[in-house]
Amino acid sequence: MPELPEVETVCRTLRRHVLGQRIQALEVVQPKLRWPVDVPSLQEAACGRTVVAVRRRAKYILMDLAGSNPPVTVVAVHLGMSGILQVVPKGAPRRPHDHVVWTLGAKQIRYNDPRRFGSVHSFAAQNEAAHPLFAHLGPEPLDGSVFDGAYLYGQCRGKNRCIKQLIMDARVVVGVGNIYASEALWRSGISPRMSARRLSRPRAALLAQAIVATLEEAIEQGGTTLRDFADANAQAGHFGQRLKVYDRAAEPCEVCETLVRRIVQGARSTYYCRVCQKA
DNA sequence: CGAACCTCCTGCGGGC
DNA sequence: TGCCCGCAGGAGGTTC
Repeated sequence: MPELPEVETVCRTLRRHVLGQRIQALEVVQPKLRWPVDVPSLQEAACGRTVVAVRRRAKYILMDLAGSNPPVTVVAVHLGMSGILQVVPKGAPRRPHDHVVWTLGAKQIRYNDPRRFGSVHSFAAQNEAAHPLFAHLGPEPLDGSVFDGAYLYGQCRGKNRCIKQLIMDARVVVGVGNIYASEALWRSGISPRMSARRLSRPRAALLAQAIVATLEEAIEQGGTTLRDFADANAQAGHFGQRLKVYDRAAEPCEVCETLVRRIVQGARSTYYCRVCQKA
């Protein structure tokens, strides 16, 4: 499942392939995604325009497209659970679950998503901040000017909910998905079941650092082990990264050998070490 | 404010 | 071995 590091890697690969290229055509094979694709809007926002930037906000991949009226439009792609963006030669055989296809010269960008939990939106760049998808989003975890121990501690004040659910709340901080939430909590020695309001200032700082370090390491691994994530021969996966607790129920904790435990919080699996992680 | 549940969908794993 | 059932999961939404 694409989490922030995977999305960042896709972004970087996409940037390499399509920056400066002009979009000639758009084909929507399957408009029924997480939200129905607005085909006319997407058409107008993309066709005849030039890719001037590829960015990431939370887990959205954003392509800035220059043209006239409006001068810049944005295409926002969310990969959901099983989505992938591939850059392939125009003539490459179509695969099952290729839902949206952009043609740029001899290349195509193809949005492929078996489960269709992802989405494709478009809007004028000037409307981005106010767009319903983005208006409520918290800071980027890798934006050190906002997200740090003091910020996280502030967000925890008076919150009577488990710390794991708090760090997965996009209003608090974006891009911390189920996998990295478990990993960062293990790394900082904090129980996922702990109430946010009881987290001390120093431990909030530890957790913030752990979130940043876990994501940065994963991005680095994504860049080295799966550089071609968005290329024709892409393989989705966990980037070969060695996860410490996630999906390792009943396996020994690498620090203390206690068997990793799986619990369910907010209908999602949480993995942790009862000995290393304390409330 | 927060918990619980719903919705979208398909691949895959467990059970038989 | 093969088939079928049920679950997982990002994220916005609703209800209590």
